[in-house]
Amino acid sequence: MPPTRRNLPQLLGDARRWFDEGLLAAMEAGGSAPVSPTQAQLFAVLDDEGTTVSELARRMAVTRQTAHQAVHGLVAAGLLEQVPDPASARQRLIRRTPAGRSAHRTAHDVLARLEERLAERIGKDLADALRAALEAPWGPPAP
Amino acid sequence: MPPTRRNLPQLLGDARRWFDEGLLAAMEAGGSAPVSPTQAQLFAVLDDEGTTVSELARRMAVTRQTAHQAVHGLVAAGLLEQVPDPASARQRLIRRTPAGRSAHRTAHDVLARLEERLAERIGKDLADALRAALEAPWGPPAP
DNA sequence: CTCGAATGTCAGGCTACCTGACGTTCGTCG
DNA sequence: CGACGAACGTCAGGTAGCCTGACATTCGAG
Repeated sequence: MPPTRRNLPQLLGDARRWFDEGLLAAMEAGGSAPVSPTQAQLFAVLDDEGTTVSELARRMAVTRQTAHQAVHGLVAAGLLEQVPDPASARQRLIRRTPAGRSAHRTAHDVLARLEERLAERIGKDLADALRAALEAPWGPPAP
Repeated sequence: MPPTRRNLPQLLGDARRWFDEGLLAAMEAGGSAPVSPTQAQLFAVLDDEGTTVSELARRMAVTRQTAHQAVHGLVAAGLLEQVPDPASARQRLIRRTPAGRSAHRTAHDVLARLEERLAERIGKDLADALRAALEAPWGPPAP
């Protein structure tokens, strides 16, 4: 009798943590600067020409403050830089430094490898289904 | 051209948050004490006869401290109580109060409804696949 | 030229984890 | 029986990720 099916939110959290740890460990093992999934995501939504914090926030679907914070960490790590936007004094463009580009690629690769390992473990079909399910729009939780 | 596929950890986090918010909102709307998914999970692994903090930690696969913390919140909310274990003075049993039982049921139902709504939205097959994928053992992230 | 809107930022808060460090209580073993 | 290690509960403090609130600066449109 399986009386206590683990609840979905918990399972999701566990899965997230699995990726988190894997990414951090692999980056660290590879000598790269530690980058969190959130930061990797930030990299991923970054334009090559540079993007403002507000725009990043929109693309990541978080608040400006949250994006700002993520950017801050990467800037401190020397992976991003903020340059004044020539077009407007009230905004600054966020850009990758050379080290940032390298870290970005590494993080991206590691994430891809983790996803692969997942596919090996649970089967490609299931892994694909997982992604598909997660990519579906969630909508408001309480209609 | 979809240049920037969102990374899995991010998607997992979003999904988790969707449930989080749904649960909290529904509980609050229903007048119940606010219960987080973690706390709901705690309820779920709780024996009717009472369980020690350490045992809860094992079942939830977190540290004693984390479990302690979750218990603490629920105790403060009046949903759990700690009673001295007659069998041993160094441990205390954690038990649901009447209010705790009620909150537990409510939380459980809400979670089930959310999962249903998810199934409606993305299709039952996908929802089942999601659960299956998440329930598979994850193993160490960095082998 | 004034005002509302957008931008970036600081401050503070919350949840869910974690490690470290105690003091207490037992079980066991010499 | 008495000492010792192991388990338990707890306090303290730390991290990541997200949030709201508040503010000063800068634009753009009226």
